[in-house]
Amino acid sequence: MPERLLTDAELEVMRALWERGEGTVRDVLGDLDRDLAYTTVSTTLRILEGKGFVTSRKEGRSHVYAPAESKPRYEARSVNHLLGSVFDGDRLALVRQLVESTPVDRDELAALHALLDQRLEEE
Amino acid sequence: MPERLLTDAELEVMRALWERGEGTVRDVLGDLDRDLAYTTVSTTLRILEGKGFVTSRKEGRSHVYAPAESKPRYEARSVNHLLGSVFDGDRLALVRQLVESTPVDRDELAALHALLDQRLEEE
DNA sequence: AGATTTCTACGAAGTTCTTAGTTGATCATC
DNA sequence: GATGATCAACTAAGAACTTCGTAGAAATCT
Repeated sequence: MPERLLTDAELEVMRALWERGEGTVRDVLGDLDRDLAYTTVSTTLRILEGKGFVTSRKEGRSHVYAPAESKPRYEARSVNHLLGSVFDGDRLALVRQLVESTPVDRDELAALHALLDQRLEEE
Repeated sequence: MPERLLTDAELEVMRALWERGEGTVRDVLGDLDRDLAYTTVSTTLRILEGKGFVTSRKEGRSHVYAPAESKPRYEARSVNHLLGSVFDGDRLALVRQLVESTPVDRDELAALHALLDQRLEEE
């Protein structure tokens, strides 16, 4: 598992892979919103493999790539990185910005509240 | 106010500026943990000014730099960027990773819970 | 078999980021 | 008034990132 975080272009590709589970260059290319050259996606996947974000297996002539790190794991790493680098480890400040900087509907607030309820009751 | 987010080196400098309110190159240099050359900090501050993250006023021979964007504002922007780019806008998933990927003591959980309580009661 | 397609690997060009040296101006000191 | 310190501006070098073209191998088609 890698230590570093994904760059912008890498993240786009990883999102496609997480979504579909695994896929070839052609598959990922089709999933992306942007119109990139085949070789761009191919290069990015090879770079991701070098960095340890994906694994690959050969299938016939082409390669099938799969995430080496699950999306939730990456989510955890990225949010913890933000927590440390911007919020000084202050989770309360982070959640406050998350729910106060943008309108959040009542259901979502209630769901967050319930999550913490449950977390508090676990003993 | 800028649209983009801070790079790593820029963030270090901004953290120092947010902490002290304003300061010269020499001030920021003294605040940083790492040992950088004077000119490195000077260049970074000039870049930050070009990007709109700081303003400067001339005081005698030197410049006094101040944040153009408050820390909370930047916090909001950075967490919302993460929310969109990694979590697909799913705040619940974000908070879940925040409190489940790392041990969080009871007091902090309770404080988060209380924050949402308060938020829910505001009508 | 020869031509076309399709894939990987390599390389390269343009951009941004990080760090710091050099230059020239300004200020203080002897 | 010459010398040394300090500052801003410019320049530059190296790394990382993004994008894609080219070359060559492998498969497919006619």
